[in-house]
Amino acid sequence: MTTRSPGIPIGDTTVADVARLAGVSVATAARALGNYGSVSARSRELVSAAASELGYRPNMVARSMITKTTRTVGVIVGDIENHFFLSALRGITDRLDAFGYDVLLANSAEELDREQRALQAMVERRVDGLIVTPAQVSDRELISELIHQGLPVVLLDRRIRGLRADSVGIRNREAGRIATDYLLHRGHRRIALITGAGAEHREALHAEDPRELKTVRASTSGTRASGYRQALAAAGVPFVPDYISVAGFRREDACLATLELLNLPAPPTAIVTLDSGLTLGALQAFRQAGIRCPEECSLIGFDDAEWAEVVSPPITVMSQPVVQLGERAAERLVQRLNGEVLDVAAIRLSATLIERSSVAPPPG
Amino acid sequence: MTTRSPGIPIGDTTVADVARLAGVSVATAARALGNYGSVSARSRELVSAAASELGYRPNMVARSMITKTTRTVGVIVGDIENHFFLSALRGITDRLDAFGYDVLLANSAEELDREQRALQAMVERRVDGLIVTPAQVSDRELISELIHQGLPVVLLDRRIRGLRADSVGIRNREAGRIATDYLLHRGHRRIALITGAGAEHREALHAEDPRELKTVRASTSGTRASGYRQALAAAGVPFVPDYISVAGFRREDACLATLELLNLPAPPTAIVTLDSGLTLGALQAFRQAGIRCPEECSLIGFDDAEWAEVVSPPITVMSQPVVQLGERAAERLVQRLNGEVLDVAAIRLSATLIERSSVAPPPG
DNA sequence: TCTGGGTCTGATAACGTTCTCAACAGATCG
DNA sequence: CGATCTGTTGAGAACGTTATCAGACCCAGA
Repeated sequence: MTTRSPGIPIGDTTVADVARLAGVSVATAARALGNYGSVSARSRELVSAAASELGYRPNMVARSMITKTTRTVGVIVGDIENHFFLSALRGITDRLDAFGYDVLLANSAEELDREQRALQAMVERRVDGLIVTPAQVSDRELISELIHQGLPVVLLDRRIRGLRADSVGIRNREAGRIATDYLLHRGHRRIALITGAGAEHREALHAEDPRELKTVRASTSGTRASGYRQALAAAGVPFVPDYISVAGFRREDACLATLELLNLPAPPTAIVTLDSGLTLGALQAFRQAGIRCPEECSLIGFDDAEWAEVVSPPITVMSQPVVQLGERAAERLVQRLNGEVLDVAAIRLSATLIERSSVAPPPG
Repeated sequence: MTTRSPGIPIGDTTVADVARLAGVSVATAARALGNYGSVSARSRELVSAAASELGYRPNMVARSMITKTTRTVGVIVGDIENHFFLSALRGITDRLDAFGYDVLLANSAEELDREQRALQAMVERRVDGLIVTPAQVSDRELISELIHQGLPVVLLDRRIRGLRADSVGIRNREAGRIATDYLLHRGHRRIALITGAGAEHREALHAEDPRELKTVRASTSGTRASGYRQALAAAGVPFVPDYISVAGFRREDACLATLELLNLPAPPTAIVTLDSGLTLGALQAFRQAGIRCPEECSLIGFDDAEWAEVVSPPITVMSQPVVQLGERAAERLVQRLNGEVLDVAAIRLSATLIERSSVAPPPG
């Protein structure tokens, strides 16, 4: 109809401007726009006409100021380039979006000080809640304090020892056990495990006493290793520390680790890799060493990566329901955001074994 | 020393509280905390002592209210599960973090209405700037209006026809040409191209007149296809519409498309796939059809995925500097955020060919 | 002593919303 | 007819920060 009033800067029209044009009070305009309180049909019409005329856009900052809620959730991931977090993020954003929340994203890059900075920033921005994948060495103090202050926090994938917070992840021990059992049932006795844990955990992972595994923090690796040992024990197969390879996180690390394993006097006839990057490393090592998989050495990976069924051989994997993990984390957080009083829970989903062609009976 | 004063709710102490405890005015406390204006050493000490005693945390919402700046950048990605965006996101967050900006993330899932909703949300949250990967069908109107209002916007990977905004991406035409030339030089004449564009672009991509390609919106595919045709033309090889396969985005689509290509009366001796998911599909098709690569059919992919050198054969790819792309986008945005006046620019990085083993001379 | 120019300070006004409260009209009820 | 209720309205406070401005103080130079 008319062009926009030149006096008012587009994109920064306020409720007051709208009210003035509509010929009602600020309070009424706000009620009509914000859809609360009670407003007559006539006022509502007047206001919405004025609003669209002026191109009014509500200012969430001001709204947050008074409602003390930002409808924003902070998400801190450990390693943004890890496909696991990516899929989880997909689940998280989809669910949160559905509930009207936006996501403030930070990448801790597994570094303590970046995690701390991110945490601080989120608090200063007054996020309504937090989904955190704690870094390997995480700041229990700070997170714990936030929870204590009543900030809803959900831990994803990893947990922090001694921290009473909701957590969402898979049944790692079960998963470790299933993978190992699968290999045992096919006759394997010399089964190696390649983990992504840092070197500082080597001792605990190699210890004779499985209880040592509990000391491995952020312990998806430790817990999976514990399942592996349970399976071994149940089958009466002795534990060989040399078969647990603490590789580091990168593919190259796993490649080297695999080559070392293959050079052992009694090399393993099967290998379990604890994440998809490591699986790729093992595959690379097989190629380099000229080892045929599965004929000479079987392989089970974790995470059903997009390439898993396309490589040769197609890889048998423990598939984690990663998107669902993210969704569940988001849902749990929203429940708390809605003020539901809930006990602290550890939500656990099962990983499932997907049979492909990287496992065969041991040679000979 | 002392425990925290019980009267003041932890985590919501304000400048006023700090000022009271420090025995100075709100203004002085704010100056000391916010590090602006001039404050005596003594006041500064008093204030910071009081602040840490009370566990004061600045409230960015209130600060934004008055400074009219949120130090937040909105990032809208087209498909959060695409590895391309993931790596880009890594570059973006790292750079923005270094400049003190946080990232508000939204996933448009290539859907127009989700993109619009995300855009609206970002505006309402008063982000300082925007990095957008426009969806296939994007809302030029809205973005254009925002830019017009002075909101800094940088387009990533894709562009929007007719929109005057900074954009960052690779030299797609050059990349398409290089990949095709590489195959031509090895003697291939029947070279197929598998794109991820939607079916609605089939006509333009198949048209005899290469200028039709311009109509393919959000046109990384179109531009790469145009480079492909340039190379063909320069080598005097006739263009065969059947060799351009408009697959769809998923791996299965590419797999089917590849099988169709292989069933052509004169099947291609080499295939170029325009993203990594499609490459995986082609590989899958080779396996299903029992075609040996590269002996019977060569393959060049786009994007140096983590698995590219591990599959067999290791894939020759056009590698995009994806993290850098994200970094450049972030840097460009920060320049504008700092108020630098700049012409609209199209920042283009080169993709580089990584030779591996998926290309051989054509059979026979 | 007076003046000028710094440094430092505190009261108070923004910022754009939502919330609180009192007031008013009209309808309903006794 | 008065009392009570319901729906609607507007004035003004509130949120927690930064910006503005005027004043207090101190010291050097005239």
